[in-house]
Amino acid sequence: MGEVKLKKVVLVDGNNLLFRSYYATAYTGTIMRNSKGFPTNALYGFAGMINKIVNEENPEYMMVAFDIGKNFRKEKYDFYKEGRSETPEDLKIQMPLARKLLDAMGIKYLEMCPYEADDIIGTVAKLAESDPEYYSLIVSSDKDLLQLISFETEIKLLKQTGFIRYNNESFQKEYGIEPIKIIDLKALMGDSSDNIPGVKGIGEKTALKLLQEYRSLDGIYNNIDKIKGKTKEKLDLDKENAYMSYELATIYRDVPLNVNFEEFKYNGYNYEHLKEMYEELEFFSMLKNLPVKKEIKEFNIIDINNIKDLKLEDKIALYLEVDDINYHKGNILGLSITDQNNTYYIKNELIKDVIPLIKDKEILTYDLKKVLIKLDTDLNCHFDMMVAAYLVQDKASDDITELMHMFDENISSYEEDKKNNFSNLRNNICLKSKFIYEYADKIMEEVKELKQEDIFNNIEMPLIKVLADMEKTGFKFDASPLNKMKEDIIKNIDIISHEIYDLSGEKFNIASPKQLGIVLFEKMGIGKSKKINRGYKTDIKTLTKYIDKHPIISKVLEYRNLNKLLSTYIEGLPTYVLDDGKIHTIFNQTLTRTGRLSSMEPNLQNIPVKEELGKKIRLAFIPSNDLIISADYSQIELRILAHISNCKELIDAFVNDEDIHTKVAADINGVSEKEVTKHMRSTAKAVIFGIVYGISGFGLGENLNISREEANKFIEKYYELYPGVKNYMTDIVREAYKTGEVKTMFGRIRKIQELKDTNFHTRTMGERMALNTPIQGSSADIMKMAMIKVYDKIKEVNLKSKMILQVHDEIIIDACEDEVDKLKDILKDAMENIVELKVPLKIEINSGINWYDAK
DNA sequence: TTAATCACG
DNA sequence: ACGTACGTGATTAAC
Repeated sequence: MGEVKLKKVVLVDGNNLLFRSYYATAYTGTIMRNSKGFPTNALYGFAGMINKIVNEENPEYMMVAFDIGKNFRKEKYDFYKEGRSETPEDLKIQMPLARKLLDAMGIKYLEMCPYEADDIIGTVAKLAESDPEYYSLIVSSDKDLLQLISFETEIKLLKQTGFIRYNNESFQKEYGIEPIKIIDLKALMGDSSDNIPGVKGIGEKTALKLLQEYRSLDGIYNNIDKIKGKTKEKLDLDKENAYMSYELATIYRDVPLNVNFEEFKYNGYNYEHLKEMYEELEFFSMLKNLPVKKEIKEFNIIDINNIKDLKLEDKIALYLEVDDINYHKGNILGLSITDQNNTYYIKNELIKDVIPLIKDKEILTYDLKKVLIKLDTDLNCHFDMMVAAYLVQDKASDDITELMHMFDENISSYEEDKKNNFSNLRNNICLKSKFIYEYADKIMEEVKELKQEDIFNNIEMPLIKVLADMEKTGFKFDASPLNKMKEDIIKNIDIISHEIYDLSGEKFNIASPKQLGIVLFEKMGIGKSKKINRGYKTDIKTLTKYIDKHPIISKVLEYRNLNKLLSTYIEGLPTYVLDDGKIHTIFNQTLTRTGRLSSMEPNLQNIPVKEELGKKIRLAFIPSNDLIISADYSQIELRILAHISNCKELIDAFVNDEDIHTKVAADINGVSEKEVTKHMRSTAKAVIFGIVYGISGFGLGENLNISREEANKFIEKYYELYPGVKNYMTDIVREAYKTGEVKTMFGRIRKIQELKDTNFHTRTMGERMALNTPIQGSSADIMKMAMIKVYDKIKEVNLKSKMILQVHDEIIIDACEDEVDKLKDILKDAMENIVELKVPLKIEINSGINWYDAK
């Protein structure tokens, strides 16, 4: 390669993009249009691809070339591109708008009659080659353009999905010829899409072989006597066509353009114009992702190269960037700090030295849990903007830039930054800490206005360090019990699949709901199933209905069961074990709409427990101390329902420590508790759960496999017996309609937009949310408070045992043998006495040498 | 990228 | 007449 050129010019084949986009969707028969009926499919794909190119390539210079009017090849050879169907009218009328889009995007385009886009690109690339400052990247799916590859010109060849990037070297490696010989190749093999004849009977394979031997078309004909047999005959016969094809396939590289590369300079889009275009075309998703373009605010960043230069005020905003969303695996990229006067950029080599300087400061940040874990220290922080935003906006992204966009700050998202290898790290993280400093008060005011201050200060903020500690501690994991299961399961899956193939008489992908549906419900004719989007419904409930109809059904269910265990747990979980032999989940504190936590990478809140085989997965979760202790609330949601509905009958039952399901079963059936059968109890349980979720007669019927009428009778009976519950339901829904929101016992708010929807179905869904949220949410609040208390107490009495997991109504402790008694006391006291209700709270404690045994 | 399925409370 | 139980996350197939 010659000297290093610094300025990249991206050259895009505009026609190619438009045609591709058009035909990519047009084949279905219906073309995407805006509400005025104007076709937009080609433009949608075109805009998407241009945006993608800009994001991926970050071009300094960019130009899009189009075909226009007559073209000289056609003038000379009438048959050129003959047989191509006429450009559809629906595509033609989108073409001018592609130019307008580019204008709004701030991207230059060129077109010149009688040349094609290829010729313009070839000419510009040639000019770039002769200028020491520039090199080109051509973007197209048209292989013709490969002839333009050189030491200074690369091609991004678009494929159906993704692309291949060729430079001079990689091209030669793949094709075995120089790029320019693409012309000779076409001269021989022709091109049906452009109606270039080539030599009849010679295809790509023969052509490449000939070229590798004789180097060029001339080389072949100069040595024509050395070639034997049919190939020679064909070459002789079509010599004239070959040379004519050579001419047609050659991109013309001397189009009389007046090019000044500075005209191609890309300076970003015109927000107003582009917004208008997207609105007109109704490209709402693009509109949503269009950051407001404002001038980049000039602000002073002080680079800290020597820690002694860092002099901070007492109150500081701090932002830490990590190179992976999963911060347990990721590495720190950098830290920025903003105080009253300045913003400082601290490279990660210096971060260790910064910690003592900020220990006593009042800290504001975004995602404190991540900061605590990565800096591995405690900090004096009473404001995590992520958590605050969660309380006032229903949800908070783990990407601060989403919040910044709401306040019209112009900054690229974390995802984009990551794609660009954080090339703008210094500027972006400084913008982030500055944003935190400047907007903290504003967000906090909202927290106060919505009366979320108590939840914020007393629950969410103190919980952060608890969760950080739990995540950091992790759950010790030993895969060996799973490896033993694994062989058996794989063997069983194999046996069962063959049984299924035998029973159905064909081999198919059992894991494909589409194929399975066709086999069961069409070919084998086992009953009916509801048609959904892509085929038949084949979930457990549907299949179980036909379990007696054909032995294949139970085999399929068994296959599903084993496959799930295998892929999600047995094979999935070990991939999350880090070097310390532990699994470190991430608790999302700012995601759920009810106030619950969620757990991911991996999700440790859905490890199997209900069935014996699945439960065995828990054998792999072991203590790093001596024992696993599990403490779970008994019926916490029902107790909360009894409390907030003030239902006397339920309250009494809990006060008297009755088995609530048995009690309800007895009441509904009008028998004594002694007479309650297993079946009665499980029906009652389903009714009770259904009530909490706002079920209908239909739903309960489906669930219990009884008629809607019978189900309705159960529900009515329940309401009759527990009028307080019925009243609660009516009241909370009425209140929710009035205020547009519901609250937990502790004041956590959930807005329910669904209640304002015009769609009946959406509104009833809103009603069920209104019903359920105070119950699920209050339970979540109680659990969070209990966790804080347990954590503080363990700290206070200096135990080595660690809280490591929360599963909604359950706390898991990695315990030391000699601390077990103390722990049980702590758990019982903290969890049962954390709040005074009209009913007692009750927990059950179990322990064992692994999670399986702690149940 | 979305839908279907299934694991948990 | 709607369309049918709340809250999550991971995996796989299909688009």
